[in-house]
Amino acid sequence: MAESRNGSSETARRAGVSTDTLRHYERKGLIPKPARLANGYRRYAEGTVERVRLVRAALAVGFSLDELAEILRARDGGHAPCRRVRALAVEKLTEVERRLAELDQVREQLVGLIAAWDDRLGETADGEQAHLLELITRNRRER
Amino acid sequence: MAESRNGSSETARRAGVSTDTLRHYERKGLIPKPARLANGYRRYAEGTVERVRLVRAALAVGFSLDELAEILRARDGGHAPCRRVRALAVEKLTEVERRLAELDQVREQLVGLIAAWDDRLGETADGEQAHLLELITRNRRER
DNA sequence: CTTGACTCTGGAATCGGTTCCAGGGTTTAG
DNA sequence: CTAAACCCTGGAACCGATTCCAGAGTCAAG
Repeated sequence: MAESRNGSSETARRAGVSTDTLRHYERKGLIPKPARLANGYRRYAEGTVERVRLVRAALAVGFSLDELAEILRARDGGHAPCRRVRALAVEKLTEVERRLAELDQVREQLVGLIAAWDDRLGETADGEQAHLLELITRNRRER
Repeated sequence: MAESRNGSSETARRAGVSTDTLRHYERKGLIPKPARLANGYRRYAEGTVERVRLVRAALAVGFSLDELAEILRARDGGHAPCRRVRALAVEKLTEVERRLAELDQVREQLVGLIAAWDDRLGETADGEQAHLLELITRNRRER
């Protein structure tokens, strides 16, 4: 157990992912191929945990595994894909803002809808059909 | 062409979906099974276009096809699933608000990141590695 | 020697809504 | 007769990140 410092379980645990995910990132070329012990077990390089965290953080802001693979490969090859990274980030930002606006529309719609439904439910006898769903399309046309 | 009023193409066009989607909704039980002409072609009932629009609108606010199928089947069977619909809508709203907050975090992160990157890019010689991506994790820890 | 906890492999499954596919009819116009 | 434009079927592919799987090896503790 003392030797498992950089084994699969330990590395996964420290990076906050599953061993499957670790293997997946390896297959995709996102983390350097780990060295192998005599028995074939992986022994991850020191920086791997940090690298995985980097990937997770980048994923969280919208980068895809493929994009990251490209960037990280370039960098590990000595290149400086910084400007490309920046361009991608701007893309992500635009996309995030678009979805933010979209989602806010949805929120407003839901809030209005629920209020309208409550009005109508008050006036509807138990077991009767209030046809709440129809209000969705009506609400829709208005905006 | 005069007889195609309620055919697949025409209905799809009026509802703003593809004929494939129409068939898909039929398979899922979201729209009533259309009548068939002598040659086996579908002839959709009058309310189908409106029904499809209802489904699209509900999808847009976060309902799933399966949920809608359940609701619509219940309703077509004479039941009044309104309270269930309302409960689901509240669920959707909660979820939307959660993702809205999340996405806003992401937006702020990206904005700050891009600004930080621009600072750093100014100081970095061409072709050199500015290691922009690392800033993601750093930014992350701060919040 | 056995049990239990690790590890290995590569390919497949998952989520959901939509689209695509092949192989085959039908209808209308020219 | 033929081309073009419809329509039919059910099952598979797609997107992307993650997880799951079976079958097999490794290893330390009891």
